[in-house]
Amino acid sequence: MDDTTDDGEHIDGRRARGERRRAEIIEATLAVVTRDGAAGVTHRTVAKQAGTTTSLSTYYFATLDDLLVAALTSVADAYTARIRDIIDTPGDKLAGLARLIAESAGSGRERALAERELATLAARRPPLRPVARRWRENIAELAATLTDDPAAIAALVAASDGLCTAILLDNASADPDHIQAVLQRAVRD
Amino acid sequence: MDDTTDDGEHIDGRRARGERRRAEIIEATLAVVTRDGAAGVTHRTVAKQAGTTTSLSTYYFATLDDLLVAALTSVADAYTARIRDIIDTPGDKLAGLARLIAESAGSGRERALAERELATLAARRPPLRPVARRWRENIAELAATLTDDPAAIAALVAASDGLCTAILLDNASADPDHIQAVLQRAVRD
DNA sequence: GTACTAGTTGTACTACTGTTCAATTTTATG
DNA sequence: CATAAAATTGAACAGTAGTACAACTAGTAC
Repeated sequence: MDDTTDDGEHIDGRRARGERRRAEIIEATLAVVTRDGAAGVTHRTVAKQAGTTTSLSTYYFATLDDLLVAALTSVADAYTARIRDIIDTPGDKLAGLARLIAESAGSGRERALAERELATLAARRPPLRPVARRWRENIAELAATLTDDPAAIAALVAASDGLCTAILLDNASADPDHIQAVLQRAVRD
Repeated sequence: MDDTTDDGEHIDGRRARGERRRAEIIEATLAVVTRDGAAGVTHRTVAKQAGTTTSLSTYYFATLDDLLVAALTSVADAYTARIRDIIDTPGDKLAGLARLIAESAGSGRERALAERELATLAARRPPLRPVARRWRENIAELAATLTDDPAAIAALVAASDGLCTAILLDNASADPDHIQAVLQRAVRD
C-alpha cells in the first residue's frame, strides 16, 4: 500500500482518525454548551454527547479548561472566517455585517450564545482572553476599511456587540435593515 | 418594651434578624460571583463566605436558582437606582452615563462583572430574563430623555452595552471623555 | 411558667465531578 | 510475522454537589 499524499507526505491513519475524534469532541462540547450552557460541560456529558467514553475526552483534553479553550477557539475561527469574507467581498460591508448579526436571532443563535457564554468565561480565565478578543478585533478590522476615526471604529465594535446582546437576551428585532441603521449611526461622519 | 414602629406595626425580632441574614447571604453570593464566577456559586461556598452553614442557605433559598435570581435582582436594583439618579439630576445625562460606564474599569468592575455573568446565565433561565433586561431598559429610558428617534435609542443602549464589554473583556480605555464621545455618536442627529 | 414560631445547626444520602491508570484494541512500520 | 505507537476502554479514587431532615436555640405571645 502506498499511504502517501500528492506531496509525498505519509499519513498516519491512526493520527488522522485521532484528529477526527478530536474535532468530534469539540463539536460535542459546543452542542452541550448550546443545550445546557458552559456550566453543563463536563468530561462525562461531552463524552456521552460525542458517543465515546470519559477517558477519551481526557485523552485529548487533559483538563476541562483545555476543552473549553478548544471549543471557544473553534467558534472564534468560524466567526473570523465569516467576517473576513465580508471584508474581502466587494459591496456594502455594513450590510454584510448587519446580516451576520441578524443571524444571531435564527440559525446562528446557538453559536452566538455559545460564543457569548465562553467569552464570559474568558473574563476570568486568562488563557481564554485572547481568543475571546478576536471577535471584537475582527469587527474593528472591518470598521477600519470604512473610516479612520478611532472613535467611529470603537463605536462600531460596541454597537455590534450591543446589538448581539439585544438579540440574544431581549429577543430584540433582528431586522437587518434596522441593525444596519444602528451600525450606520456609529460610523457616519 | 414597646416593639413598634412609628406606624404602630409590631416588629418581630426574629424576622428582622432573618431579613438581615438573607441580605448577608445575597451579599456573600455576589462576593463569590466576583471571586470565582457564577460557576463558583454553591450553597456551600456561599454559606462559608457568609459565615453560616449550608442548611441556612437552603433555608432562605430553597434552590440555587432562587439564590441567583435574588443576587442578580440585587445588582440590577443598584444599577437602576444609579441610572435613575442620572435621569433625575439636571445636567449632561450622557456625561453621567459615561462616568457610570467608566466605573466598570475601577471600583465598579466587580459589580459589573457579576452583573454580566448573571445576565449570561439569564439567557438560559427564563425566570432570570426579566431581571437581566432591566439594565437595558433603564438605559433606554435615559436615552428617551435625549431623543425620540427609536434607532438612536437602540443605538445608545447597544453602545453602552458594547462599551462595558470592551472595558471588562478587553481592558479597553475607560476614559469618560472617550466613552462619552462614542455614546454621543449614537444619539446625535 | 407553657405553647408557638422563626431561625439555625449537624448529619447524612445519593449523585456526579475531574482525573488517573492499567489493560485492550487498532493501526502503522519494518 | 513481530514490534511499537496511537487510540480506546473500563474501573476506580477522592472530592464535592444539591438537598432533605430531625434536633436544637432564640425570640414571641399568652
